[in-house]
Amino acid sequence: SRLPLPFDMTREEPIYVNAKQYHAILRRRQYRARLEAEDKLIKDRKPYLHESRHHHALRRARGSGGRFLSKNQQESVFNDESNVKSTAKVSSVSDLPN
Amino acid sequence: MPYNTNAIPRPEEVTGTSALPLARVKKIIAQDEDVAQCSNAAAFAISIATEEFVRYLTEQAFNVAKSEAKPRRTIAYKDVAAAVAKFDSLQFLSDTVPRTVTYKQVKEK
Amino acid sequence: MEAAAAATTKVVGEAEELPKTIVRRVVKEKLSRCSDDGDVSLHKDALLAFSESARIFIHYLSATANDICKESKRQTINADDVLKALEEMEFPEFISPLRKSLDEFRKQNAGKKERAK
DNA sequence: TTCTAAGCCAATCACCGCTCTCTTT
DNA sequence: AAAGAGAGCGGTGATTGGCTTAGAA
Repeated sequence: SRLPLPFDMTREEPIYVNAKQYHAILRRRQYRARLEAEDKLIKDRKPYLHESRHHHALRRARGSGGRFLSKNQQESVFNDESNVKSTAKVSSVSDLPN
Repeated sequence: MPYNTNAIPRPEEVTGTSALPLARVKKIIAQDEDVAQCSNAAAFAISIATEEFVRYLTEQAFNVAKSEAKPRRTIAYKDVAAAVAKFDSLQFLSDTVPRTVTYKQVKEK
Repeated sequence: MEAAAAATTKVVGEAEELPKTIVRRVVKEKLSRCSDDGDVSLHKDALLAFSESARIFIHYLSATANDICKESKRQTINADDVLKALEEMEFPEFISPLRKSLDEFRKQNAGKKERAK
């Protein structure tokens, strides 16, 4: 009943977007949402979006609780652990290709 | 503090946190392959809006049960279905909460 | 007979639903505010309907917000996209309270970031 | 009660928003 | 001339997983 919705730009005439067109778009979106609900649009989801960020996360230093560690915290742990074990935990050079 | 204003029926508090688990909501959003990314604020907004929506749907279902010939104090499936059928803005749920449910559908859950 | 089959992990994805306890809490809280005396009870099937409806609403809202986002040629859904989506979906009454929650959300987040300096 | 999964942490890097150049009208 | 497309760039917050335990079942 309102709203300009620039969608079908193939029209060169004055774009009076009417309620019909407006609701058609809404119906389209509802249809898509419904399909997702029925798990028909949901393909196999990747566990992560970007390979580089996944790799970054695996390489990052973590505390004993599994949380990410900041740079300064890493150094503290290094100093603390240095006489207990030489290359025990929080190393950044340890694994992974690519 | 003379009176207990902290009675169990909590009024409307604006806590800046969601009752729904944010991680789960984000997972559901991410189910849509067309969604590339979603800001934390947007995910939170969707979470709060959903919370609000459940309250709205609850109120409409309650009104159905109340305005019955013999008002019921138990909200049933048919009350939700009736509420969905009543409002245009709830049409997107017409397949999810249909008024008529087959015996088979009820049985297999 | 274990390593070779690792090529394709076809876990079909279990229909991701919301915790029933949480949905029940939100519904019953609202019901006790609607009713002037005693508590209103909730049938099991009704709870299921509320839970599923909430899940569909998340899909509907995020799909609409995503369309609005894509129309602006962006990749990341932001809070404004969600607010505009609610307007288009004809739930304008959610917008104002949502703005308040968002303000509080951002306030708390700003506080967290400074504390982590 | 058992035991699942939400939230926590912060470094990288894809994205946003802006300016500037170059093309089209 | 204005309007639009698009490349370039600095600044930035979304992405990300292991462990704990809140709290769902």
